[in-house]
Amino acid sequence: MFKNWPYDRCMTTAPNPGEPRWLTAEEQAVWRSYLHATTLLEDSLDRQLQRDAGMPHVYYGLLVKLAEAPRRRLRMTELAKDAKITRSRLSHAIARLEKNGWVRREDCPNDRRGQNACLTDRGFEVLKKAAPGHVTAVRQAVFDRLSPEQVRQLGEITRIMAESLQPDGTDADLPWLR
Amino acid sequence: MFKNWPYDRCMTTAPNPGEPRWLTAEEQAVWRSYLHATTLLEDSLDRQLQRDAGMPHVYYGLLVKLAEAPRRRLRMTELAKDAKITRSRLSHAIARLEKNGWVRREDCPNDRRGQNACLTDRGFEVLKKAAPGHVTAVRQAVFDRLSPEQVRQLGEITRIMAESLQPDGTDADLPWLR
DNA sequence: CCGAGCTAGTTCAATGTTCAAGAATTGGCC
DNA sequence: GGCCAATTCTTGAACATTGAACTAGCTCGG
Repeated sequence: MFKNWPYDRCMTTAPNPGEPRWLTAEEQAVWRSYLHATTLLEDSLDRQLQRDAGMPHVYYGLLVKLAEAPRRRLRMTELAKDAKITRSRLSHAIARLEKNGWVRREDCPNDRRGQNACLTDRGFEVLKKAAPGHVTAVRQAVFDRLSPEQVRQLGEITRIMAESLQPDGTDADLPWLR
Repeated sequence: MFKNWPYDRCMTTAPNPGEPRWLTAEEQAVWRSYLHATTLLEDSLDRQLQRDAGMPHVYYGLLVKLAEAPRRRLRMTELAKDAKITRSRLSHAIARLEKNGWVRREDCPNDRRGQNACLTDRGFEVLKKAAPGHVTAVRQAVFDRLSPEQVRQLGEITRIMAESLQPDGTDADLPWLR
């Protein structure tokens, strides 16, 4: 019989050949809680940044990466890898940010295929203006609610999860390189 | 001085008036790890489900909610609340799922404004076929890698995060009701 | 029973994302 | 050098999401 389909079923029987191991009741509850939290948080940050900075969270993340890079510029592929997005998505995103005047493309000196995305002064200003609100939002939703021990746990758990999805640091044939 | 702009800066000085409390080095590392993990996981599940079931993760989630509901149907607003998405997004999603023949709309008997989304038999079959692969993917990325203690911790942490973003169970003027 | 305000759901236009295809360049290998 | 495969980035079309405006129906106080 199904209990709480489709995550757990047939809990009392040994897994048939071809049947996956369904989630236990606790795993299921945790998974839903995880989905719940990540969805709400991402939506909330997107809305906050759209309102205060005129861009979605991912785009903000791109500006952050650029701001931290030496000379505030990065090769497209490098940036895509850092941000864990496809190069296609990055192309579109940079096009938009360029139209806003927050990023500038320039040719890569040594590789004529390459492009550098450079954060402009205006882009930096926008980022500087948006950062306090963003950090506050992150704090309020996460770090101010968790104990130091829980913060440590969250770091360890997400480290493990990320590792399983992107084995060590290898860039080898990962989807975002397509 | 900036250390690792823009998440932490001025760590050694007391917060100026108007300055937010920046993230500590550890909080920052945890936050990046969190973003990293959640991005990779969501992308991975989206790709897995797109490949195996022809729909993104969110749409799959909608089918799951419907499958679990009494008589496999839910009011649109109810479904939107459950799935934590806006009604607009849901309208589009159901339109697409309806075109696929996986969901059917029907008028609500007692409220003529209302619509029920009903999972069709075909939709149920698609779900049944996709579920094993999905559960396996979730297991491989999360539950098979974490200790029972970590699973418990993750549940508690995400519960707290979700709570802060959607205070108790109230449906009061939340963004997805717009 | 009537009107103001609320609720349910949809639609439109603008924006963002994906996937597959394509153009330009590079690098290894003979 | 010259060829083939791989790398870099872009493009365009299809699809998904957002936010605001809109229609229709409900509700409740007077």
